[in-house]
Amino acid sequence: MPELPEVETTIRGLEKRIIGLRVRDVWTDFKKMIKKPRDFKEFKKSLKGKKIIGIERRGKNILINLNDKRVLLIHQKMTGHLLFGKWLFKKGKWFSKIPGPLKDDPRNRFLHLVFLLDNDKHLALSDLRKFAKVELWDKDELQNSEGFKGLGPEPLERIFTFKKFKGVLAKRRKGKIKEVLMDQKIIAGIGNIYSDEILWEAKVNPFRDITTLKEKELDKIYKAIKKILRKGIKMKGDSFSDYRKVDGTKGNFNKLERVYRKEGKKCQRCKNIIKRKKIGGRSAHFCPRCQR
DNA sequence: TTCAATGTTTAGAC
DNA sequence: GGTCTAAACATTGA
Repeated sequence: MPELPEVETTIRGLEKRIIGLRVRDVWTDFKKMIKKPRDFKEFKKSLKGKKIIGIERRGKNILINLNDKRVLLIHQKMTGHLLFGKWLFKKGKWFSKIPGPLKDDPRNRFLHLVFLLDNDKHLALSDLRKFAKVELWDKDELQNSEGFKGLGPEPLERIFTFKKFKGVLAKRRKGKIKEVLMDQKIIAGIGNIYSDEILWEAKVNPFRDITTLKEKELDKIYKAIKKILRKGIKMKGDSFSDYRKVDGTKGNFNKLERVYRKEGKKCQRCKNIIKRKKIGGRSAHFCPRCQR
């Protein structure tokens, strides 16, 4: 699931490959994915001939800057991921002829949006469940949009200090710490996998209400946020499910996971059995002994 | 065969 | 207005 480290890995991969290129054409078999403008023809017309001048990340959003002050926003949601390569179009479907992950990994075969670039290569969105969303904004309009202004701070930026962390937590009077960490309005970019790993690292139980957390525990959580997210980026994301890097290969964070998907296994710290419990419709994985 | 589970965001209900 | 649930969708595995 593309969370902050996965999205960061994607933009870093794309930076090297698509900056300076122009969009020659756009294809989709799922117009519903394009939310702004609603009309696909208009979307395509606005993009044709535009040059890609930069790529950024804000929370879990990918922002592709164009030379006309517009920005293409892509949110990969659960199973979406951007790929860069070359495909052939036959009988309504895209095929890769080159042996490798783009051809062989089934997770890379759900192409629903393809940009043809002017070096004859493609930027493609593969998305099994078709939840991803794509929007084309004027840059200024996006910066001032409700959705964007409401996003919490970037946890890896220098301005995200311990003081700032406590400040944003105060925006929610109560709530389970795991839910609060995943709230994009509080902090941008943390999802199910990394919230589980952060709380294991900090030795805090995911069900704890934020009002009960001591200063020392908050400090541990704060430090774990930075540490775990940085480690996620270093490992180039988690690919146990659908996420892939832009060349279609897998990230390696899976190998460092301590609790996520580890139900029934032994805690690497205290040897107790890892539990899984629902928090608001999603599973929290944790060690009931050393996470208090 | 059927059906729950998967996990991010948001629309809609209360 | 906060807070909760279910839906968007397709596949996998019990």
